[in-house]
Amino acid sequence: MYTIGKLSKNTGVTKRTLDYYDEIGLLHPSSKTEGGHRLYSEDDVMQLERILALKYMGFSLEKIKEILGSQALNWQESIQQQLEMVKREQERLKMLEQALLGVSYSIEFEEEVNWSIIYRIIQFYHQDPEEVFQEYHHHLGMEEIQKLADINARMTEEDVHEWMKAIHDIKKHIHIDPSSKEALELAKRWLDRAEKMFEGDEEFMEGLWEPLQDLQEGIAFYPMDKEVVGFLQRVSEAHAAGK
Amino acid sequence: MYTIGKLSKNTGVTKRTLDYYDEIGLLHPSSKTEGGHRLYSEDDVMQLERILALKYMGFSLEKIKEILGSQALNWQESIQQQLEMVKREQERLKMLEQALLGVSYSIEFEEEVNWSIIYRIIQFYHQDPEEVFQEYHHHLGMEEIQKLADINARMTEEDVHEWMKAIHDIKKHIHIDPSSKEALELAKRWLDRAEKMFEGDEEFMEGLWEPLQDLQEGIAFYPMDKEVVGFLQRVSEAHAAGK
DNA sequence: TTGCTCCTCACGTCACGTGAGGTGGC
DNA sequence: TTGCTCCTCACGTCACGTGAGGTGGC
Repeated sequence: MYTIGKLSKNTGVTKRTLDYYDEIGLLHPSSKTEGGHRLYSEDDVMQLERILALKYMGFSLEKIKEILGSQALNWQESIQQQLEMVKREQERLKMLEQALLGVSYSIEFEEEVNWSIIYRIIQFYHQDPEEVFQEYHHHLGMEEIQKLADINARMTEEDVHEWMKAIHDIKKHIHIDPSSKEALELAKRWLDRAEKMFEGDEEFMEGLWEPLQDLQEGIAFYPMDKEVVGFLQRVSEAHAAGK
Repeated sequence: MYTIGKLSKNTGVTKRTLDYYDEIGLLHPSSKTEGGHRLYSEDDVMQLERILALKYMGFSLEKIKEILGSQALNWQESIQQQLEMVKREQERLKMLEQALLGVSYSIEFEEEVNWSIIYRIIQFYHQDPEEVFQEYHHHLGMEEIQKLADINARMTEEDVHEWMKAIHDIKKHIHIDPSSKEALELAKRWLDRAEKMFEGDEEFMEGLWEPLQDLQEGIAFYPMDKEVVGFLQRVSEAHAAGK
């Protein structure tokens, strides 16, 4: 038999928490002293451990009461629901991380907070994760979209950084002569990035180039918009013609 | 100028929320009618958008007030902190997901909830993510531990499932004759799994075999414990001797 | 004048934290 | 008897949701 203080020390749960669990009927101590002090049995300790386990798994106290109350009833279902939730939350966090990285780099490059970027990133990511790539659906099949999503998910922090730097630099020099050496340099840096990202899968890259030109509003991290696409196009043409 | 109702409709934020933001001083409307009705200007709308952006990024209203109040002061720092949080939360969720999968499969194989598995999984994962692999530190270098962590992170749902099934089946037949055909079958299934997981990197696998034998309490998902290791050992010896 | 919108209380939510003031137990 | 532990209120937290009862604005 444990008093509330001993149980608290053993398990690391605060006394107020045990008090609260008693109050809401989640864990009543199996006996009390004459003076009204709570006494917890070994079984109570086990029950507490189960509660803590379920809590760690993200269930609410209400749900825990339900699960532990109904003997092994709908365990699988509860777990599957919980798994779904965890997965959705992971996707959300992944997007949030990239949004935050985007903001961080925009501050780094421009030395001030670029709100319009933030809005666009958030608008972009506020949709369902799956919808995000559906914009390409006119041009790409399911498999390609999946591939694109996979590549996107595998981008590291450095990758995003490099991308944004390349695009930012293009925007900064958007009006320079497309046939100049500097313009070629900028376009090459962009192309290097793209090739690294797609691991040299040229066919896939070319398949993406066309939908990119149709895009009205820019995509993903840093505003890869019509301006940038237009610049790359001009450089490519100037270079091809000048040869 | 927008009334609270119009602003609410335009932005999707409830009236009560705008009321609350006014109350806590996060967003005061820039003017009011004589009767006391709130009137929001275009600037107010922009401020609201900023607030929503930061909220989406996971900042508390208190923090948002601070960030928007102090002109561009510690933006980078706030974002970096938030990024750290997001990353830690992602790691936690990844572990939680694997714990839930473990529980799900344990129910599937044994048709009842195996609490001892749950405790062990949770204990195991309740440590710092980095600590989790430190147990191997007596036998492995930093690089190998990193590699192990990477492999672990890349395991799909099916992989975990197959692993657990293989180990579960061994446990079910733990006492059969190690020299029997059935025992060899079971051990082979385990080995197949391991080879797939390590992509045939035999050297690395052998390096792991030794620390595995020293383990007191079993690792990761499903209890890969001394019993199972012992079984595999006996089968391997019986097979080598019987040749 | 009639609806609709807006106002300000004010209580409820969730899982406790943090006391206060009083008593049990060795 | 003296400390320490335990008890039960009871308010606070965070970001609103959900009314209630009353008034402004076209």
